[in-house]
Amino acid sequence: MENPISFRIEGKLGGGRLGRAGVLSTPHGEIKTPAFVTVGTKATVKGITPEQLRTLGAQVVLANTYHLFLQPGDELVRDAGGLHTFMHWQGPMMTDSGGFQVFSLGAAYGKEISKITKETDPQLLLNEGTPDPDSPKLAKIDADGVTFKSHINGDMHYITPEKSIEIQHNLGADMIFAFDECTSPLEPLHYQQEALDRTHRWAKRSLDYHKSKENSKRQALFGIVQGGRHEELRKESAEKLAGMDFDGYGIGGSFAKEDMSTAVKWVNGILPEDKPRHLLGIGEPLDLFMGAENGVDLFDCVAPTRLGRTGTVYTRNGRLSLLRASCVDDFSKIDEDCDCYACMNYTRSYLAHLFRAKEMLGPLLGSIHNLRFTIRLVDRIRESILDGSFDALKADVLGAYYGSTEK
RNA sequence: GUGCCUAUGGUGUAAUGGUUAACACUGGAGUUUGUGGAACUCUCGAUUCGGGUUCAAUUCCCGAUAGGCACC
Repeated sequence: MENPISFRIEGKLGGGRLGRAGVLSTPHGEIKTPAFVTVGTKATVKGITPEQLRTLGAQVVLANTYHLFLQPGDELVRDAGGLHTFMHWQGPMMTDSGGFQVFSLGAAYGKEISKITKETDPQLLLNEGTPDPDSPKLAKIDADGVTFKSHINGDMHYITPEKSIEIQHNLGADMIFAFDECTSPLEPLHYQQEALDRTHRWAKRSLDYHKSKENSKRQALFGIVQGGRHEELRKESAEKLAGMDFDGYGIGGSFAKEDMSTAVKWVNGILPEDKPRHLLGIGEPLDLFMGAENGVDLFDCVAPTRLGRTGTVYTRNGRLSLLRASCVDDFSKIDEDCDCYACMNYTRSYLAHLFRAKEMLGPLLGSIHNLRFTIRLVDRIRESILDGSFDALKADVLGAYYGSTEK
C-alpha cells in the first residue's frame, strides 16, 4: 500500500550527531525539514490569514483535535470538505490528538506547572508526589480513555484512542497523532511507568484503528514517545513505538528545561532514521538549535504567537517586551535583521502605541514578526546543516540572543 | 452673597481616634514552549493647607482653599 507521506534525507550534520535536513512529502505538498510548524489550534493561526502565513514562509499548520471536536465539531469540518478547505489552507496540515489536553486540563489545570518546568532539583520533582486529588480538573484518565469536561460549556466528553483517530480522520489533516498521555514531571516514577504503559497501549489502539480505515492511505499517523525525564522509560518508549508501523514519531512530554536535550538524544538514537520526528510543543531559539542538532525534523510551538500577541517579540538580541517604557519613543525596527511585514514598515514606538492602546493590529503584527523570526531561524538552521555551517550559526545566533543586553 | 455637602496615590473608590491607610485601573519590571481562558507574579505611588482638642488626628473641632449643589 502506498504511504501517505515519504521522507527523504538530504544532508546530515556530521560529527557523530543525529541532526539532518530532509524533505517530507505530503498529499498537500512538501515540507523542507527541519521545519517550524505554525500552530493553528482552532483551525486558524490567530489573526493571520493563510495568505499571510505563506508570505511568512510557513510550510505546515497544526490544528487541535480536542478544540475542533468541541467547536465546531469534527463532522461539520468533514462536511465542509475537511480542514484544508474549511480554513482555506491548501498546504500540509497536522492535527494533535488531544493528548496534551489530558495534561493541560488535567494534572496541570489551574497549577503552576507548564510544559517546561523551572524546577531544577530532581529530588523535588520526584518527591512532590501525585498532585492532590481534590484539586479541580477538567480531565480524568482511566485505562480506556479520558473524560473531558468542556471548557466551553461544561459538557462531558469521553475520548478514547479510537475516538481521537476518528475525529482526526474527519478533520482530514495530512499527518495526525496517536492519542497519548502527557504526564506532569511532578508525578513519581511509578506513575510515569504506569502512564507510559497506557500510552503504549493507546498507541497500538490508535494504529490499529487507523490502519483499519481508508483514511490511512491519505493520512499519516505519528506515534508519540513519552517517558518523562527517565532514561529507561524514554528508551523503552522509543523502542516500543519504533516497533510499530507508524509513519512518523512525535516526542512528547513536559520537561525540566535541562532534561529536554538528553531525552531527545535518547529517543532519536533509537527511532528509525528514515521517518520524520516531531518535537511537540517546542520551542524557542535555544530549543530549536538543540532539537535540530539532535535529529528533530519538525517543531511546533505556541510561543511565537502567544508572545507576539501579548506584546513580547523576538529580536536577534533576545526577547523584548514592546510594553517597556523604552519602546515608547524608540523609532527603530523590532529587529534590524528581520524581513517581516512588521519590521519592514513599522517602528517599536508604533507597536508600543498599538499595544498600550489595545489596538488589534498590535497582536497581529507581533504574531507576524515572531512567526517570521522563528520560521526563518529554522530555515537558516536547515541551510546550515546542508552547507556545514551549523556550529558557526549556532554560536553566532545564540551568542547574540542570550548574551546581549536587550534581554 | 448665604446655606449645605465634599476633599485619601495619576484616576475612581475603601477604611480607621492607635501596628505598616485597603482595592481596582493606570504607571514600572517580569512570566508565558503539542493555546481551557489570556492570565498571573512582583512593584512605584495618597490622607488639600493652617490651627485646635487628644497620650495619639487621615479620622473630631475651627479656619483657609478648591469643587459640587441649593437659594437670594
